[in-house]
Amino acid sequence: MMTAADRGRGRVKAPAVERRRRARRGEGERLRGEIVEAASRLLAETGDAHAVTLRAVARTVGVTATSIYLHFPDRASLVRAVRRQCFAELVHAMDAAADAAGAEPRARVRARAHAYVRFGLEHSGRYRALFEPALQSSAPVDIGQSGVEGVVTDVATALGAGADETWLVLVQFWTALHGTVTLRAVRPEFGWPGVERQVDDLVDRLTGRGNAAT
Amino acid sequence: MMTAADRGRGRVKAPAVERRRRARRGEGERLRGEIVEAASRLLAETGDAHAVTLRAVARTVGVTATSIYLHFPDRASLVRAVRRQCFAELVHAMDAAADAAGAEPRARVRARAHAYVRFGLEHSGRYRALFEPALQSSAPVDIGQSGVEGVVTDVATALGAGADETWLVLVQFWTALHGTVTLRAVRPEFGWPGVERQVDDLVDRLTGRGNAAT
DNA sequence: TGTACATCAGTGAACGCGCGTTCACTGATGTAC
DNA sequence: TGTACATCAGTGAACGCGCGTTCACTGATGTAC
Repeated sequence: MMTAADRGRGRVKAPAVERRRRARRGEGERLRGEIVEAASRLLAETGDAHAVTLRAVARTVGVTATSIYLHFPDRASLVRAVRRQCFAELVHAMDAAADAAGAEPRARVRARAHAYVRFGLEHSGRYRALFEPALQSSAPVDIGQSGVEGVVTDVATALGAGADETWLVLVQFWTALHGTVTLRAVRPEFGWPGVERQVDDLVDRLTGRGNAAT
Repeated sequence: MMTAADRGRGRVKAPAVERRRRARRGEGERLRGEIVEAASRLLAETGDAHAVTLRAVARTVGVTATSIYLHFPDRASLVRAVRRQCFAELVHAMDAAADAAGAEPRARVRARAHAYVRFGLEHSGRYRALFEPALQSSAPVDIGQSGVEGVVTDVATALGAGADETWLVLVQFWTALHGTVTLRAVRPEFGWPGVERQVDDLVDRLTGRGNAAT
């Protein structure tokens, strides 16, 4: 049953879930994982960070809202945990793709780019959680530090350029890929070219068509 | 006074505003404009689409929440009106910049790109409203049709290429500029290069450094 | 020139909702003796 | 082998909040006569 508020704010009633079975003694930590996973799923399904409310998460897990306080001091901490996990998944997807692509640096960069966009489009709710301004309050997940190292190396090698230009190209990559993911998610009806083609074209234009460090 | 809910959802109490003077007879339409403007300002100040509630808008205008129903059938309609206005402003900013840049097509494209990013960064709340997924429900504002014509012409002329490549490059532009605006807004602490430099570099790489249709 | 009245431009109280958070509690499960 | 008991893993009711929306109303202002 939709209420007026539901219609107005786009809330969705979480599906009723049978009550979760209490964890065995000593396995209390299991609930923590289930909470994070449920929050992540809510994010994926609704695509809306505001949908991750303690009560919605609790409903999804099949537990009382108060139980969440057994593992997180407040809502912000839960959200932070979810974002940390999403970020780790994204970085992992990129690194795995690069490794699967072999040693040739442009191929690695290309693989990373495709992996980034694929992750973003396939898990658009989770991706959004990473860059949703409404979730940025208190301790942003630092994509700046840990996740970027591998990419920097690959781009630097592929370009064979100085640190300055490498950084510029890397920023161009990131912004373009981020734009690709977010715009396509929000304007699916626009006449987009194929993603693969767009990303390949981007890699060509940004790394220079033939100047790979061969 | 912050309540628990305030802390949790990031709500901000709108500043108390003295009661608005009732419009003269026949000037009832003026309230409509004030409502849209207040909503737009709320968006700009909070950067959060969820902050545009009927009650917050009413508080900002200095009027009762019910008064909004004199001009909009529901919240969704108000939000749509705001987005329409934001979009018009963005398109206007780009067109004006292009015209100020003269007739040379690459210069026009460059001017458009800078204008897009400048608008997005200066009015980040308003810009977000255009592409906020939470606001996409029911009748998206069509950036696809009206706003794109001028850009298409300029890019086509600058490239001197076929429709297919023109479209591809245009998409690359849009996604990259959108990414620039949104990522910088959300990660201001990242080590970004200067915006001007990044946009110029982008234009160079996407239009080809020297193959302007001279 | 005066006045009744329709209309315009709103107000104010109330509804039921979901929310984050607090508080006192409960019942199963291991463990010490 | 049996049992008291501490602890773990939660529950359930309540709080005050802001929200969208509905409803009946009010008071100033023009206009017809």
